[in-house]
Amino acid sequence: MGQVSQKPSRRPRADSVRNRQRVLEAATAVFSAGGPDASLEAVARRAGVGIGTLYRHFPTREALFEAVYRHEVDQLGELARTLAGQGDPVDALRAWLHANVRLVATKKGMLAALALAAHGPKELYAYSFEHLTRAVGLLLERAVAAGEVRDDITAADLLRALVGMCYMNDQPGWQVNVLRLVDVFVDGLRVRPGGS
Amino acid sequence: MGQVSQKPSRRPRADSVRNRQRVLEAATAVFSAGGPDASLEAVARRAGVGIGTLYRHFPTREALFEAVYRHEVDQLGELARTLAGQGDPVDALRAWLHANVRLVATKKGMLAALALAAHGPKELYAYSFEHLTRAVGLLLERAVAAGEVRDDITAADLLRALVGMCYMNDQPGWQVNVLRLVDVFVDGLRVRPGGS
DNA sequence: TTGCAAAACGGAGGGTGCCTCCGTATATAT
DNA sequence: ATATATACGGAGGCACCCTCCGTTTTGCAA
Repeated sequence: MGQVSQKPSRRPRADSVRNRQRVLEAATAVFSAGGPDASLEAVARRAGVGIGTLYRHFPTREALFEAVYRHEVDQLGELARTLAGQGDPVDALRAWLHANVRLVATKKGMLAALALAAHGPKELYAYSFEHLTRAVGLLLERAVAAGEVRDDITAADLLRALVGMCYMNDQPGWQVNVLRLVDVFVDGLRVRPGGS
Repeated sequence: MGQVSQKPSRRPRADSVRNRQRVLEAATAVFSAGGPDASLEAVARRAGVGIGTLYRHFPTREALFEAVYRHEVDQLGELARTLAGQGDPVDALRAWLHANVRLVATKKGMLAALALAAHGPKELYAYSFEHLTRAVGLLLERAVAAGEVRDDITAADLLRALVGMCYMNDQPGWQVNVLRLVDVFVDGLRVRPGGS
């Protein structure tokens, strides 16, 4: 992960760079609108490139997805790091989960990507899933360490529960519902004096 | 919903009945193995009928799904009715949710069907979703009436949360994890003396 | 500049699945 | 036995997936 590209080989071709960018933008638009099953040929058309070009840059549908959503994922990671440094642990955890729900509202495609991540044996979603797991992990561990939250739930479990709850909601106004469900869940997470 | 078919028209043809049955069995097998995206032509092949025959009996993929899983859904409905008559309300609710997880373990296809139910604007999954919602509703309302559970979560929300949590788990041993998550959720559902 | 090889382009093509349509076959009723 | 309602099956048109390869463009060296 250190040195990347100082080999005195050739400079990457300008058209290649440009086309890659175009495809990426087109994919963002098309996936946002049509979900993860959208036609790759539609993406190519919209980008104004041949289907072959699309496939050369992104050999699989998954590769394209990952490229599109990597940015969002990074953002969530940063948010977690910020939140981990301040305020009540449980509040911070809840805040991150809420932010996640909100982000899903605008970028529904990522959801699908994550759903697939949990499903298929494809390793390609590893990046997103790992990063997000690490992100919640940060917050979760702090809350556990503070003795405010039970310790038998893993970060991955928590993330899956979150995504699952989002995934199943499509009705108008679903955000409110999901946020409520998240609150219920966080309540359930709390260690409580008299609990079983 | 009363009289169904006493019109003195013709008796249904024997081959038609037989083929319908065959397609249904084939579909059960194929969907179980290959998920909800399995090829309908594969179903037809396995059933030993033409693709046209399949489509005549089940005009859409969804119709076929519904037929396949109606039975499972009915079973869960009955279980809810049984549980509603006995024991602690919260325990009953938890028991039903657990049973659901267990059933999902054997019939993963239903999961996918329900996931689609929440997603697409297709009304065809209404049956499953409505029935199950009614089923949890039974238990949830009883628990709310007993003052043991908060009253701002709907049966549909609860069901979606449940299915979502299942949906996102595919790893070996996922059942244990999901059951734990369900427990956390039910804990969170509880009305508690000092909570916010 | 010019020339040339590496790199990228694009789309034809072979495969598969979806669903419709309609000529043919068959079961039921008279 | 015949008529006719009913069901059958698969060909056909369309869309998508992905690969392969002849053509075009580009960067670099002379």
